[in-house]
Amino acid sequence: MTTIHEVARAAGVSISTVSYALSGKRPVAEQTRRRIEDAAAALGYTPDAGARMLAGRRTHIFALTEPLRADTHAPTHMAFVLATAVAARRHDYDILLLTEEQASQGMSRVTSSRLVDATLVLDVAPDDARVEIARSISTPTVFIGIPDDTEGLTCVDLDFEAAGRMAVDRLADAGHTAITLLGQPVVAYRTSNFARRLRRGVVDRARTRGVQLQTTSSGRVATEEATVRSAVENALARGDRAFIVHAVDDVHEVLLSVLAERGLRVGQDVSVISAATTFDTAALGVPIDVIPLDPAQSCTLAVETALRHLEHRGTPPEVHLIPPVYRAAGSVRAHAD
Amino acid sequence: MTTIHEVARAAGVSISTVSYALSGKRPVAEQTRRRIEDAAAALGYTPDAGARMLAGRRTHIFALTEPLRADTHAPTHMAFVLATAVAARRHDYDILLLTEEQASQGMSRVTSSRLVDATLVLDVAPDDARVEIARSISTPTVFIGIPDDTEGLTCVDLDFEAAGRMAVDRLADAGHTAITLLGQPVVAYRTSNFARRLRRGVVDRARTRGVQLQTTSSGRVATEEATVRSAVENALARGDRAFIVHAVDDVHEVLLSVLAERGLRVGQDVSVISAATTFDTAALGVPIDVIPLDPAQSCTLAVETALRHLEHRGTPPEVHLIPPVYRAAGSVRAHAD
DNA sequence: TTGAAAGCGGTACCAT
DNA sequence: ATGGTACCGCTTTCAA
Repeated sequence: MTTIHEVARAAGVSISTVSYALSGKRPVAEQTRRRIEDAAAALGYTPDAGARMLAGRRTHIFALTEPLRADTHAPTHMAFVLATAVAARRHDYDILLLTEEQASQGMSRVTSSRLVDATLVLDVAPDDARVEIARSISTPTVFIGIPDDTEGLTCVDLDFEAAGRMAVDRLADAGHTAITLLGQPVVAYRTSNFARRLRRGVVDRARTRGVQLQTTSSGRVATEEATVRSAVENALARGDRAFIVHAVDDVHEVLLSVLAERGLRVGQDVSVISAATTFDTAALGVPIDVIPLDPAQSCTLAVETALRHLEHRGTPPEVHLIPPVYRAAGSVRAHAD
Repeated sequence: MTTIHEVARAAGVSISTVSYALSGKRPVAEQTRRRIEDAAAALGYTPDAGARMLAGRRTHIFALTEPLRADTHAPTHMAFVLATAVAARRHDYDILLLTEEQASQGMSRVTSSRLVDATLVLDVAPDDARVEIARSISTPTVFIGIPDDTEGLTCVDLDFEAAGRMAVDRLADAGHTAITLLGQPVVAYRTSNFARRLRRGVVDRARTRGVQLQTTSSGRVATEEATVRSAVENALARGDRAFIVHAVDDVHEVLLSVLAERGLRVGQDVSVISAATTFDTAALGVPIDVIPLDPAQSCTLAVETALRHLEHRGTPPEVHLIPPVYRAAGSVRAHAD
């Protein structure tokens, strides 16, 4: 292992100069800096992580807690984990994984041993056990998702309510008077908060706009094709010609195939909006208007928020709701008078 | 933050005694030890991770590299990540996540900075880029999966070939003379090694036993219901009454529903074996004989292997293939003469 | 059975 | 612009 001392000797300078040259925290003569960089490269020098953690103020590690509940949608979850890791690396941070029981109890362990600088919380439940732990620890914690009681917490998430309202507005503007919300599995409305928030936005705005609304689930714990199919068929039988889909790709596929079977054209006979969507709707074949839920955006914001709180330790807690955007693709019919 | 000095002062002993009492690396008088433990508990002492990494020989962190390719089956992958984390924690280790480009380049970074003690490799490709990195670094690396060239590498995995042979044997023993292998998506035979190995075992043993074999895929990149359905229908048309399924749960469901439509009873009219399966087949409704691929077993073994190599740095590389086991559930018919 | 002290490899202050 | 050095908090000899 190469140490800073060997680099210093090779470059003919003191170790403090090496440290400053490499960290850039103090100006170093151009020529000296080059000598040091060359020596470091030649010797294959990499600063020792433990020594840096001990001497410095930062560990350059974030904890990422994920309970990995059975009803977690794996592909979506993976997208968030990946996005977090990528965002962290951009700021020279690594991700330490805390799963299952470790997700809560591990939070205390890794923060009090100063293994991590801050904690990012994924897969947030309404009454999440990690909320009280977050309040009890001194290092910053950022929730990617919104628990019921956000008192004293810092949270980051898409504004699902606004997304729900936005979807209703678009359909109402297009002249639709009866809308069906193809929602999440039943269990999601108990274990998650985002499902409720989107539904709340849809329900509220539907009332305001005076449109009829039918809300349905896509299954008990996961997508059930028969459930989705009959929900769609009932909607069509009622005369609904507008769908807001807040669900995984499978549900979209079932909806589109039922519509195709009936010879109903999306964007003309029927309007469809996919709300808070993480997957690539291009794979569906039919272009669909979408209000995306972008893991990269949420996770980048979460990482930057954590860093900001690390920088200024007094920063007050904040709940940051990301405004939804609408990506039109022609799946909502033009206004019918 | 409480340090070892404060604990020492509170207990009226030296810091070395505290260290030894807490680590158990040197006998400490029963009564002294109690005093120290009480003091540590009262003060809420947690050893500083950075200091431990620097002074000690161990970081107590494993790197887990996962490329997260687009064709990775998310639920299966998550099961492996979880199993690894759980196994690691049992030995007081944490998991540092390396994803995407970081999966390879990060390996060098975290090992040369001594952030981690060893590296665990998930989602191994036949010509995995991480193979050459593993050879170039000095800390132990354990592959959970088998690349094409295992020269100098330590790998752990289910013996897929043996699993394939085992499945054929069972069906041949039951008197079947024509078997269909419902395999992985096409892409898996290019990007993974386990798919090939299972197929090889099946093909070889089918030849040896003199049974006819038809191998099929379940789709291009993922499960395609139509593809599976027609594969099953063709098999039945040919007269095949024996299926080996090496695929995700969806494929099993399609198979079982086609059989049900035809009024064919599993275990009587038709035999089915699920090979190298990670999901819970109980959810399928019909009891199915299964040769499980247990993430917990593979990952536990991987962690223990890493620790062993850490303990005895000279340990020669080893490829450990886990012998498959057969769990009968009555889905293979009794011998028909 | 216990203690003293020399590191581990950096960071950052205080000098020069 | 650079160097000397006092830590950071713990592990582990070496002594007693």
